[in-house]
Amino acid sequence: MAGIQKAKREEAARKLLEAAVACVAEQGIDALHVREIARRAGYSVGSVYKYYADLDEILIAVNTITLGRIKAVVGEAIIGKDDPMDRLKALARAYHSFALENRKLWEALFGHRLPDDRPIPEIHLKENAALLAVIGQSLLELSPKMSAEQLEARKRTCFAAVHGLVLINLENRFVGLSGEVFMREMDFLVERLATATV
Amino acid sequence: MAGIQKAKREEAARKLLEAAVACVAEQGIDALHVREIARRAGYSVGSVYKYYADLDEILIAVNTITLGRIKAVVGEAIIGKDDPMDRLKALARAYHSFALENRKLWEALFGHRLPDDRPIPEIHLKENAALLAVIGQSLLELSPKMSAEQLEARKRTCFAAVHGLVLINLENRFVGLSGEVFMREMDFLVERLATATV
DNA sequence: TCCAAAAAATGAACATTGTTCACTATTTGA
DNA sequence: TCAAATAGTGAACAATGTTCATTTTTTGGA
Repeated sequence: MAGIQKAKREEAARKLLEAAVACVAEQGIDALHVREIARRAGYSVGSVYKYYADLDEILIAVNTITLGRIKAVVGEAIIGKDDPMDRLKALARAYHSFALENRKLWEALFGHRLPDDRPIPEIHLKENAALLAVIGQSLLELSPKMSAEQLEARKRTCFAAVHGLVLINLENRFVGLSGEVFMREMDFLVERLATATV
Repeated sequence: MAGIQKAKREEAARKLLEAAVACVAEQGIDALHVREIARRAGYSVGSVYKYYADLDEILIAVNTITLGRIKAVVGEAIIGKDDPMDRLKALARAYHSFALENRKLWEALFGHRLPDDRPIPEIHLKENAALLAVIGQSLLELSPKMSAEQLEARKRTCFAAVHGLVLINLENRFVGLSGEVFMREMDFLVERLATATV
């Protein structure tokens, strides 16, 4: 009969995390409460703390899932695209689409403020680096002579700029402008940043 | 003897707001508590609510002050600069400097999540538009033939991209790269976005 | 099969915090 | 001088994160 405990542990951790993801996706980061997670998952308040140290840790787990989804979406977006500029534009569009379609989860990912003494989790840094690597690959094809240090900086610049556009767009600060215009601006941004100097 | 009440009202509102600004500047948005504000300003908890409807309203007032400071800093940065490209680079640098030197206040400005049903305050939209106008001015000098609609979109793009760089830089995601390299990237970004198509 | 130790699960209790409100103190204008 | 208006208070309440003593379930060996 051995194995029940292990199964219970895994099921509880999974159910609690799923409940947390649902909370955030539906109502946003500020509506993520321990009692609501416990209720949705069918456990008591105390049980939550047997699996996660605190709410921050739960949110980190939620954000890890979101990062994974972004990675998947972004990976699919560049499949079969030979031209590096096309790939970069597709990356930006996929990133923007994900943010639009998973607004609350995306906001939670970038809006979660950890205490000053708490470092950004290793896994998040790793996923972030993977995304930068995909960008770097295309950039290097476009500018083969670029130094390693330049490339490191440039891929961060490209990511940050696109991220900024998506962020401001989500906050409705592009108000009055159609989605079509926004898309053109994204393409313009990518093209300008990624084109090699002649 | 009439006038004591008015003076008291103004003093209380000012002291409470100053206390709130200090709280945020020192410890960040998550450390902004009604009891702490009241204590610092020398009032009771209840008094806070005679001047501000809730914490959100206090934070909006704090952010209004921050926006004013950004406007001032940015305004000074372009004084005496004739070349529009120089002005845009100076704008970006000033924006970045302010964020670095007023980290917690800057984070509070862009990290404050209002409830979904609460609109962004009018004054913030107005200040934001003023900042965009300054950008638009220089952009138009560089590309006089740009249409009004294009200009509207493009100034948002420029702001958003610079904002993204500053944001990612503040989150230490440019880790390993010197401040010098970052500055060069900012200049590169502005130059690429603002240069007119030949 | 039975049972004591280990693990899982519970929910009451506590501390913190935003918010309200009945009450007291001060100011006003006549 | 005084009643109404305004300013100010702090106890009380509700919501929420977190802890922990207690109960229930599972385990592995006698």
